[in-house]
Amino acid sequence: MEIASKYDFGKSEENWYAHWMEQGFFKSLPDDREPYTIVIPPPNVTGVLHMGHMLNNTIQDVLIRKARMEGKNACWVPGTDHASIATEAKVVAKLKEEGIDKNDLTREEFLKHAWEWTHKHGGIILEQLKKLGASCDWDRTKFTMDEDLSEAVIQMFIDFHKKGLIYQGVRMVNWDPVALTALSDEEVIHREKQSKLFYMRYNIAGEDKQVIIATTRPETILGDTAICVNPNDTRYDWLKGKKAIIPLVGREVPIIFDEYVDMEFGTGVLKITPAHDVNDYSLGMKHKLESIDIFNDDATINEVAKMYVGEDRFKVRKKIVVDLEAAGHIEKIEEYTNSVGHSERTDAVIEPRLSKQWFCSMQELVKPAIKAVKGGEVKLHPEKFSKTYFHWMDNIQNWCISRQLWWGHRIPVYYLPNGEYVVAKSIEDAAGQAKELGFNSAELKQDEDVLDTWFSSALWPLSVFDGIRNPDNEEINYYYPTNDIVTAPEILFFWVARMVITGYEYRDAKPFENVYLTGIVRDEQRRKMSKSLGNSPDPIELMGKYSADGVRVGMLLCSPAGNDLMFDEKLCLQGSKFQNKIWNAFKLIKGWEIDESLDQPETSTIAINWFESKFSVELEKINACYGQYKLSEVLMISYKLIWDDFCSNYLEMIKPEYLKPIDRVSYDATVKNLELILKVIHPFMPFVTEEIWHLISDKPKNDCIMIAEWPTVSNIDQSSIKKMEIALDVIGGIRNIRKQKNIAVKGKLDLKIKKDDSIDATCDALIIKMCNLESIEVVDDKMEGVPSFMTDATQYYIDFKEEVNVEEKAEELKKELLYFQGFLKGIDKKLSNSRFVDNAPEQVISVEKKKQQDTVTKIKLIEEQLSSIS
RNA sequence: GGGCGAUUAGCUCAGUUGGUUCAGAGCACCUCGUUUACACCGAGGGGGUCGCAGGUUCGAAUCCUGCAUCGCCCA
Repeated sequence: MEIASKYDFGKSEENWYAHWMEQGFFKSLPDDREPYTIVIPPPNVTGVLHMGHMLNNTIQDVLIRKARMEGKNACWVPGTDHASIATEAKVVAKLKEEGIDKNDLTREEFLKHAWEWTHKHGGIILEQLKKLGASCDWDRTKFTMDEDLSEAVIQMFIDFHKKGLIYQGVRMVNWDPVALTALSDEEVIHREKQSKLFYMRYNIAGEDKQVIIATTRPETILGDTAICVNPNDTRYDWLKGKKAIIPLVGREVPIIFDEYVDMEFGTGVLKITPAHDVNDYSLGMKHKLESIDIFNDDATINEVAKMYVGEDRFKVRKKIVVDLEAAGHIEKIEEYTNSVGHSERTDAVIEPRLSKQWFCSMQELVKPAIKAVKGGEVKLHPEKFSKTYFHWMDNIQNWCISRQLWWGHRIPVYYLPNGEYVVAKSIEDAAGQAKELGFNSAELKQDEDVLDTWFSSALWPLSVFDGIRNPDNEEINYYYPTNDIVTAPEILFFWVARMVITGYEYRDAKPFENVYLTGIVRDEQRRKMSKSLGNSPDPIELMGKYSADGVRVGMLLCSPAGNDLMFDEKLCLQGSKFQNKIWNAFKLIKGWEIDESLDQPETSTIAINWFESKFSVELEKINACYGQYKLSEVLMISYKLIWDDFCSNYLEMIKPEYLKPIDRVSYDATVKNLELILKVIHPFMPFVTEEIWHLISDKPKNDCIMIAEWPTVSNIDQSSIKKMEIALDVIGGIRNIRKQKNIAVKGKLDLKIKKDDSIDATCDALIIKMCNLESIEVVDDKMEGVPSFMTDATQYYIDFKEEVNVEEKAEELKKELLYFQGFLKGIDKKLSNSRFVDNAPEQVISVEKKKQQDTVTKIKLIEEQLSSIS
C-alpha cells in the first residue's frame, strides 16, 4: 500500500472518532474491573469552547485514556451546567434585541424563551469537545436542570432545611434601580469616577461642639443611625457616651467606637448608614444599630426618610447639599476620585441594599471536608493549594444560596398567607402541608428566587449517578467516589470544596481522590484569554490548522499543574511538527523491504537490546510522573524518548543501507518498538497514533490502540544503557571533529582509542555505522598531530592528518588545563577540610575522591598533549 | 487592609531529604549542511552571580530573616 507522504489529520480525526464511537469504546457500565471515573466540570450549557476548556478537557482525556489502557473501567461523564446568571443574562440580551423587555414577561413566558435558547445553543460545546478527541461516555450526558438532577437539588434543599442548615436572613445585595433586580458581584463593573467629598458638621447633643464627617453621599444622612470613630483616636476621646445629631433630620444617634475606622481618612469620623453600605451594615450588626432604608426600588427617596420623598437620589444629593449649606452644616467640599459600581447591563449606579435571602449554615458541614484534605483522603495537585483551601474553610462564611433570577432551580419554599412557609418538593406536597395548617392551596405563593448555581453543582458527582434520589443504586455504588477532578483554582471554594462537603454529608465519602488544578490560559502579554478582549484564538480553527493532536500537545507542553499557561500558537506548531516526525518515522519503517534470508546484523541486535532497556527506563519515569500528575513532564519525557532515542538514535542504528532490505527479526522488533512508543504517546495524541497503529500492520478493526494494553516495564539492563551512553558520547565526539575539521560525512575515518582498562568494544560496530568509520583500533601509545577528544578518562584519536595550528591548539589546551586545575583545587580543598570529611556522608566523600582521581588523570593527559605540540 | 504564592537562559518551565562536572529541559537564537523518513529536517554552538541583602552550615538555587517586584484569593 502506498503511504501518504503527508499525514491527512483532518480525515484521520474524523474517521477514528466515528470509529471509536461505533465500537462503543467510550461506553462504560459497571462490571468486575476496577473503575476509573472522572466527572467533567460542566461547562455553561450555552457556552462555546474556549482555550480554558481546551486545556482542562485535554488533561481529562489524557488521564482517562491512560486509565483505559491500564485496563480499568474508564468512565468520563460529560454534561453541562445551567449557569443561572450567565444564561439568564444572555437570554435577556437576546430578548432585548428582539424588542422584548424581561419585565414585561411572566416567569413562565421568560422560561419558555430560556429553554428555547438552551435547546438551540445547548450542547454545541459538547460537539466541539468531540473534535478535540474527548473520550466521554456520551450516553451519560447530563444537564444540571434535567428532571432527575433538579429533583436531587430540591431534595437536598428540603433535607438541609429539615436538618436546620438552611435559614432566611438579611443581606446586602447589589441593587440595580433601573433593571429592578439584584446583581451578583460579577455583574457589577467598578469604574473610577470623579466625585466630591463633602465635609459636614454634626452637632453633638448637650455640647457646644461639633464633629466634621467626610462623605461622598450626603443624601444618605437620611438613613444614618450612628457615627463612629476609632477608639485609639485620642482626638475624639471626648465623644465617649455622647450622642450626635444628624443635620437637617435632627435625629439623635449614638456615637460608637470601632477599630474599623481609618483614622487617616477624612476627619477620622464615619457616618453609619447600615441600610445602604456593606461595611456600615456589618458595623450595624456588630453594634446592634437600627437600619433605616430610605430608598424605593427605583432609588427614589421613600416615606421613611420624611424629606425629599419621591425624588431621585442624585437630584436629592444636589438639593441636600444646598440645604445643608444654608443651615451651616457644610465645612468644605473637595474633589475626589473613587470607584463606583455600575450595572453591567443598564449602566445604572449600583445601590447597596438590604434584602431577604436564603442561607446555608456551613460551620458543621465543613468539618469532614477539612478533615478529608488534612488526612490526605482528598489530594490537591499541586499540594500548595491545600493552604488556600484550609484558610477558606477555617474562616467559612454562611452561604447565600438564593438568587433573584428566574433561570435555575426555584426555591421550594411556599409562603402561607400568615407569613409562615412550608418547604416541599412540589406544589401538591406543599398544598398537603398547607391544608394541615388550615390553609388551602390557592393561598400558597412560591418563593420567587432560584438557587445559586453552585448549590446544584455541589451535587454533580453524586447526581450524575442518581446518588441522591436513589442512594443505593448500582452505578453510584460502583463509580463513587470518583478518581480525579480537573478544574481551575478559582473555583476551589465555589465548587470543589462544596462537592467534598456534600460528598461527606450524603455518602460519608469523598467525591474524588485527586483534584488537579489547572492554570489560567493567558496570552503572551499575560492577559487572561477572554472573549471580550478578543485575544483568544478560536480552538476549532486552531485544530483545523495544527490538528487536534498538535493542539493537545501544544497545550500540555508548558502547563504544569497550577501554573498559568502562557499560550502561544508556536506551541501548537511544535505539536504538529512532532506529529509529522512520528508520521515520518512510521513511513521510514513501513518503506523497508524485508529479506527473509537475511541475518540480523550485530548493530541491530545491540540497538534492539539497548532500546528495550532504554524504553523501560523512560516508561518508569513516565509512570511515576503520571502518579504525581506531572503531565507536562510525562509529555516531555515521551517527546524526547520518541524524537531523540527512537528516531535520532534507534532508527538510525537499525536503518539498512540505501535501497537495501532489512532482516525479518529487526523489522518485527522495530514494528513492536514503534507500537510501544505509539502507546505511550496515545493519551496525548490519540488520532495519529490510532492511524499508524492500523497502518503499520494488519489488525482487525476492533483492535485499536485506544483500548490496547499500556506497556509494562521489562528488565532493565543497566550495563547496556551505560555502554550506549559512552558510545553516543564517542559518536558525538567524532561528529564534532568532522564539523570542526570540515571533514565530509562521506569520507571514511579511522578511530584510535588509547588503551586503558575501561575500554569496551560492544558498541564498536554501531559507532562505525553511525559515524561512517573504516575501523576502530586500540593503540598503546598516544598519537600526536591528529584531532582527539576524551570521554571520562579515555582518549580517542581520529587518524586524520591535519594542519595543526599549534598556537591555537595550545591556547585551547591551556584553557582546558586551567579549568581542570581550578576544579581539582576545589575538590582538594574540600577533601582536606576535616569538618567536611567528618560530617559528610560516606557516599558523598567517595564521589569526591573519584572526581579527584579522574581529574588528576585528565590533567596529566592535557599536560602530555601540551608538551607534545610545543 | 488580611492571607497565599511566585521571582532560575531571550521565552515557558524542571531542579526530590541541602552534597556527583548541578546550574538543566523544550522552544527561540547563531553556524554548517539539501545525505538516501522527515528542511515541520540533520549536525554543532552560544547563552544564567538562580530577584536583592544578610544569616545558618564543612557545603545553599535548595533552609531562616528582612527588602524589592509581580500575581491570586478574601475584605
